[in-house]
Amino acid sequence: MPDNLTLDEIARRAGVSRTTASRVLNNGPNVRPEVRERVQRVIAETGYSPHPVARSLASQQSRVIGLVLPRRTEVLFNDPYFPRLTQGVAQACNDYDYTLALFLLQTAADEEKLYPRLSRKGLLDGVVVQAGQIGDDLIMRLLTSNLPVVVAGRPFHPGEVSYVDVDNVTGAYTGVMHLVKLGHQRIATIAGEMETTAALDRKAGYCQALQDCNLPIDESLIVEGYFTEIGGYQAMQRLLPQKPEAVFIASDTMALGALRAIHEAGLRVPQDIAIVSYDDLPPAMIAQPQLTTVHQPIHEFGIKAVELLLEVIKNGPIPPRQIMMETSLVIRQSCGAATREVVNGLNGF
Amino acid sequence: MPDNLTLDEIARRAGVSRTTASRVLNNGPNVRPEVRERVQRVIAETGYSPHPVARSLASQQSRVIGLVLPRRTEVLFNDPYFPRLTQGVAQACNDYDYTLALFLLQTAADEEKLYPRLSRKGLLDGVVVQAGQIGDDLIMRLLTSNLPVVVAGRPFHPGEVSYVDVDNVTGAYTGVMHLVKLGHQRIATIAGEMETTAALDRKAGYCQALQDCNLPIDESLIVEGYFTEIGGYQAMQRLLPQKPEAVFIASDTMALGALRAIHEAGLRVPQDIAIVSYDDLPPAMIAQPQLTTVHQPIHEFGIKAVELLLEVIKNGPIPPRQIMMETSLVIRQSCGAATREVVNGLNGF
DNA sequence: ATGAAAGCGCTAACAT
DNA sequence: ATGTTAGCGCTTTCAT
Repeated sequence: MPDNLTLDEIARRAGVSRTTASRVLNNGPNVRPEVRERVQRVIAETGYSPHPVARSLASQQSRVIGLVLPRRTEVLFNDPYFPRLTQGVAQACNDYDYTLALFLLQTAADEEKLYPRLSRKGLLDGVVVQAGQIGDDLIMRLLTSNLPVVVAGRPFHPGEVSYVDVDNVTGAYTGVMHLVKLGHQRIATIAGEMETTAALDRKAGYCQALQDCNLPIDESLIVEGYFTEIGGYQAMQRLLPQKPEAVFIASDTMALGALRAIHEAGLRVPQDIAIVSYDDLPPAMIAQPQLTTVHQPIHEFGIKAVELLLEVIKNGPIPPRQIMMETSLVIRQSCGAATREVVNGLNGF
Repeated sequence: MPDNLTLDEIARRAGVSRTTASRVLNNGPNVRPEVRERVQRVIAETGYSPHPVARSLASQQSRVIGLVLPRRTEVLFNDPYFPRLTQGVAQACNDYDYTLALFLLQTAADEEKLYPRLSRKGLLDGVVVQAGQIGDDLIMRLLTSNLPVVVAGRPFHPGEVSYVDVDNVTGAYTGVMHLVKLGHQRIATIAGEMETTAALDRKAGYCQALQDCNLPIDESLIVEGYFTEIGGYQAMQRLLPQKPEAVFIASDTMALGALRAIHEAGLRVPQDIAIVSYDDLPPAMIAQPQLTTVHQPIHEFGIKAVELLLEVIKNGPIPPRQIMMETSLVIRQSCGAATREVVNGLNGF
């Protein structure tokens, strides 16, 4: 498929005008079947494929969308969450014939440098932005740039923006309720970074569950930490002196660290401390014992984000839409429940 | 920065021709300093930024490069290797003012669908392709498309292609020699998938080390497996009956699984079995005990791949260049060496 | 040093 | 149903 082939050349070889060739190329109407077929044959024979940039310039749309992962994720790229999200987004891009441009904003300098490229209409038809930390104004800036934007996760300033989120409150609520039902009273939580809405919402779900069960909310049982293995390890070390019976941990990766701290202290899971975590990513299966965890549909989440973005691109940003995705509890060993549910979907890793 | 601003408009406001405005924009020569400054002021005041697509069409280069991760990586996205590589590539793209397009070829169908977009000159100035499996002809196809290509990892059919690789043979050799020096004789290996050059090379390094030490190569001590936790787990289960004193494992993630199998068998690391693995990614620090492992400079590897690609874009594919990157042994607990080296660089995770 | 003019390869409004 | 004609917004000869 030689690159020097142009639509003009195709038209010439098929004995039609470039317009007609273009119509055939784009499955447009008003072409006699026999002519259409003739042009299609030439296209097939030559292996012609239209120049995407020329097409973009003329049609004013690039069929490229961006995925923006704010700099907080430099740390978090060690969390399988982001690869999984990226996979979902990439798959949706394939399915809808878009190309995915990836922007990792690892430093403030990166952000400044990349911002014009992000906001400038032309290269990108729209962007999916991972919800950032509380201080981040990236999303707000992007919104004023009149480029179609969808946020993955609940943004801090919801304003007039469309976003997809997982119902973190209910997810956490369900996880904690599970621990209550197993008879635990002194339930602690290792929350994530309070600069993220995900951590805030999961903490809220934890508190709500305790309240609904008439259990006291004990601030000394609530520990924050980074969403990393080390973060979970350190948080659990701080928590151990409080002698919790059970802990709800805001991510699988943190749970890995927490387990390490518990084992080092000579305690066992679930006999001495029961654990429920969040994500249901590969670490949940690798952990010893395997983790009872709140499953998030991260892959589908990425797909939905793209689908919502395509809608915004098509129909404009008004009215903003919010899509909420559901979680489900996956019961394994770390909670100590007798039930041992068979779990599918994590075989390949 | 309104998008409807064009270079014509900038030129008009600055009282010059579009050509001159373009010269200023691109830091071209032959502009009077005072004129240059005037145009620059208008650009700054208006927040003008050139339309990237129009620019691409006229200049015949998009300043977009692709990163292609073949479908094998669907499984491997659970290995921190790929996020790390992606990060390196993304950073280099930022540094050199390129935009990164990510192509995840998760199925054969994806590959077919995306291939035209990959090979067609126009959208992409070039691609970095992760070396695939032995059957993959993707790289060969891409090479015939006359799009600049660089392979990350040694490809199976080296042919006339430029690639960056880590010296896997020497890396593995060093790791195994370390075990020999610690006094071990009966050293096994958990190799990766023999469909990849990385696994082949590491196995070769293992064999070479044994030979150089006059140790026998015992086929029953060589076990293959997928580059995953489960793969390592299963491989170690098969290996345990052979009673190895030490094991060289081809990736940290596999080592995690191997540790699990060893612990389940009631054995201890390093007392009963010493381990050296490969990668030096976060799992090496999370593991209990922490892993002695062969460090690969994956991030730099991604950067080098981009730099090499930019060279190919600039100077053409001839002559093909091969860049080899060095590894280093990081000594921690799993090998049982008394030495306990302080390790930096993995703090953030 | 500056500008006029010719593309880059395509889409799309407007004839016919 | 088909073709003619303008663009899309920029870079780049080629004059001047």
